[in-house]
Amino acid sequence: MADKKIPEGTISRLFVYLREISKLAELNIRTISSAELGERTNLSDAQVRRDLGYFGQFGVSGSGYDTGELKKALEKILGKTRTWNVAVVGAGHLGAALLAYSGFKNLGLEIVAAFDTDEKKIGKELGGTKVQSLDELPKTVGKKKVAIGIIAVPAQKAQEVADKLIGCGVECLLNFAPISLNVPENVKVKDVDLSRELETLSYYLAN
Amino acid sequence: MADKKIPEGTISRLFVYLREISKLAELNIRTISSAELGERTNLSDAQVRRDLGYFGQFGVSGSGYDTGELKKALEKILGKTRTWNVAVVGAGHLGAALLAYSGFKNLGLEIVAAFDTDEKKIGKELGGTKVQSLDELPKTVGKKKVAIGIIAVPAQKAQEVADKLIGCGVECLLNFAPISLNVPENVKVKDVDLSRELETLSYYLAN
DNA sequence: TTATATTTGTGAATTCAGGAACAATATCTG
DNA sequence: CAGATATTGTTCCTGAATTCACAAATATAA
Repeated sequence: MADKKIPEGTISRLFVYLREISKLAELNIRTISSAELGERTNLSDAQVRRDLGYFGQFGVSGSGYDTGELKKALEKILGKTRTWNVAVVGAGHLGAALLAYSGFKNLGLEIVAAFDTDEKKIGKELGGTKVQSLDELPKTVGKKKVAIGIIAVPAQKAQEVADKLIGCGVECLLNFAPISLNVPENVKVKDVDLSRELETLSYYLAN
Repeated sequence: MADKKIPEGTISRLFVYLREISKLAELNIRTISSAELGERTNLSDAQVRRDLGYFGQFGVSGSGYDTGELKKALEKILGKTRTWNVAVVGAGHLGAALLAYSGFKNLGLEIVAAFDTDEKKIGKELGGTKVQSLDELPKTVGKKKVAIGIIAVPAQKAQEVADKLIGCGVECLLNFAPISLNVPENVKVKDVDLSRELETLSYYLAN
């Protein structure tokens, strides 16, 4: 309730709860206990209650959580009541895969722009979005009200791209480049380092 | 030394150290202190020493770490002394992007097989690997000695694919499906839930 | 209504990761 | 060689995240 600091993991898990709850609501299951929600998401009942507890009291002793109500509450908390515009920078294999991915709508996101520096890619349409020159980024990002930038460029270009996006007022970045970006305090970066995830597996094989 | 539990973050950082150390060794820089290695990797000196400390004593008081020796030691710890075979299951946009990615070799990984259920994809060659029917998975995984399975199929198929891979003796999985897989103790799963990463950003936008 | 069974929300205990600090050890300097 | 300097490995400490555990609240059964 009161603004205690909320763990990052909690936020992430709330989306998992929301997904599960949505399924249940569709099946017309009206209530669920923290224990069962935990079971279905591979988390402990205590974890479920603690996570929800950061945001208020949603349950009823003795019977659990009303799926409809909890769904609405989570959607509000998580910013799912509206759509956010996304720009993808870098139209290589990964960028192209993202542009082709049709699931963004369901996440409350819409890809409204794509950029690359490769002449061969500029002008092409990928997954319904026309790839523009990186030079056009400032104009387009402003015009299209981009809220989230996805960085899918090589490591050595990533910081430059980040600076550019931030310069245009973008405050949320998903970074696929394997470097740690330098950004001001108000900017939120999520790193996804696929190489490192893969490498890490070889450790477990070796041990 | 003794088998205390090693944080996941430590493993991940060891790869960062290894990369840096490799650069240094190439430049014929023979020794480095934890302080400088930390500086170069944006980590604290204490963190560097702590991380290495889980695996033994590699340094020399007064002078630091021998780059050649540390490189060898890390390669051994991290399973980088050999190549591991990888199978990609699911040849959709993401699977295709992975198959096209040329950086696996540098990670000590080699894609040796790809599977899908879509007739239109089976038989096609993507990034130099021929897509096979999922039915052929058991035979191929055994024959090609697959050590790592990458799951890039829709959520509702992911558990089934995981079971299949595990049934063939695969003990390391990289899971891109947005569900939590149920696996036996001996199997290591790394989850990369891109939807969740993106969704999480929308939380920060909303709050 | 009364007794029993559920289930929440949360304070207390526990576990865990990371950082500070320092004794022990090695190197360097003159 | 002796004193000054550098640097490790590790113990202790701090703060954060998770789990435990239980009083309070509600539901169910008789």
